Amino acid sequence: LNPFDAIARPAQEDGAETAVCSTCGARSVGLCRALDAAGLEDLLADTQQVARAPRDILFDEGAEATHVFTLIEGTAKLTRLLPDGREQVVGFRYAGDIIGYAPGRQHEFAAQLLTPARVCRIERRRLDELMRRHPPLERRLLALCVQELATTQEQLVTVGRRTAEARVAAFLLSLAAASDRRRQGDSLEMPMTRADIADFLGLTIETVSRILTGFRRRGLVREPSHGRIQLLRREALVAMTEG
Amino acid sequence: LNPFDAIARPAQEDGAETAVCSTCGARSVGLCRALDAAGLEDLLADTQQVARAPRDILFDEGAEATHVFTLIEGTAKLTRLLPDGREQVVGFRYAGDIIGYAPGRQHEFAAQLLTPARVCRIERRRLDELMRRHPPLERRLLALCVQELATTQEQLVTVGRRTAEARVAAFLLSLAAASDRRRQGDSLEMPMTRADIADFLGLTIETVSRILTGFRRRGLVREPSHGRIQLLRREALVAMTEG
DNA sequence: CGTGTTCTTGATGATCATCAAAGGTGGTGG
DNA sequence: CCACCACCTTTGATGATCATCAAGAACACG
Repeated sequence: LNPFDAIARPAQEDGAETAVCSTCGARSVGLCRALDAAGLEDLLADTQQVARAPRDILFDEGAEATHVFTLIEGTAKLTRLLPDGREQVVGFRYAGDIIGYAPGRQHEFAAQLLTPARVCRIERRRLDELMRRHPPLERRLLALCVQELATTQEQLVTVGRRTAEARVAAFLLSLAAASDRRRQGDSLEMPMTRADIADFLGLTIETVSRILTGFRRRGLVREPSHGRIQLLRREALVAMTEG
Repeated sequence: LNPFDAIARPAQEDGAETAVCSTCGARSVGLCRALDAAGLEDLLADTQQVARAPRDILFDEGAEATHVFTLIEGTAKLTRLLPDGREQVVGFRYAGDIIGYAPGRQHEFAAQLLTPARVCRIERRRLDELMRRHPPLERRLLALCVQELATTQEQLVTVGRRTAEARVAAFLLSLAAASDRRRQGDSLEMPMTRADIADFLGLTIETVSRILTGFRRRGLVREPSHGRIQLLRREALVAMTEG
């Protein structure tokens, strides 16, 4: 047993059977993925599934971190507020991602839905208890956290060292990577507004808009409908992120 | 027992005695902190302490992630390379920090020492085994990871939305916060070069230099010697990060 | 069908990068 | 011990990128 595999494929470890979570369904995601049948039962007892609307706020920055969420369906943005009122989007979350496992008592960022969504909610204290009973769960959370850290560092590179154009290109590619499962036909979901993208990339909405129309004119992308985008020449976008 | 406390003060949990690690000494840091006497013994058996020189590289970006390091003494920088050769510093690490627990088989960033240092090294596969035997260790690593994620997101805000001056101010304050223990007299260690700082903040060395001399002229800081800095008017720096 | 929000496009200007060169500092070896 | 050398830092002049200000167009919603 290679420990790296344990991190990469938590569902396989400790001889756990592949159980199906009644909430997530067959495409078992988020936390459930780490658990065997007994563990799942435990988890489900403490879990509530909730339907939420776009713009709903899961929690505010600074709020008590009482719950942890799994996003079953939909997209959310994580934001931090600046004293002057502007906001920085620190990340987007998609179906299967965990949201709100905070380091302290309070949430370090706010979480807001961008689309209609289904979320699974569990009390933080119960999750911590659960982790004691089911070590694979803890390992799963650690793996997710380490992965997220790498993604955030990547984002730091994008925001810190790249031109506006390269940033937008990198964003589109990350969108494509994250939604490789959720892609329908040849276009992919892009539920965030220009403002969201700008706040994510450290740009203004005008700059984002100009660059996207530039991409359109040059035939790099197409926006078949609101909230959808199609990458027509991925290599060109990749080349742009590389300088 | 409040689960939040378990995260915040891992040394206390599971009734573990406060044991002293023979390597770290009394100011038990990094991983050792999570363990009881038996666990420490286990850990020490797998651990080598090494002395390293400035500019030594702990590992390169993309290298096999075979070892995890605890920085006992000294400072290191974590960097990612861009295709064009420039680098982004994704973080600095100080005494007590863990370095190199990667999500996959390979390191996502490089780690290079800025000062003479002592590091504790453990094989990744042994650490993973150890975590199975000692759940508090895993909990400790998770706590550190979540904390680090929050710090990186904060850095994202700094780089994405602040002016050059505000970025440098924020950097100095973070330096002060991180080294509150290691402060000697009234000045604190700043072992990184202007280039390191610039690469961390998404600026150029010229801009960093200009801003620091500006701070000096205005009496906000003093640089009593190479590699040391003193913050004379912290409130002013705080105000700058907020304006 | 209006109304508010989001998106686009243009004109202008500030911030910060780039290019260039000189002063410091530490380290090395003669 | 001094001199030389590499590297880091500072300072100045110029210019590009992107923010800001402004206004109109497209769109979604009730």
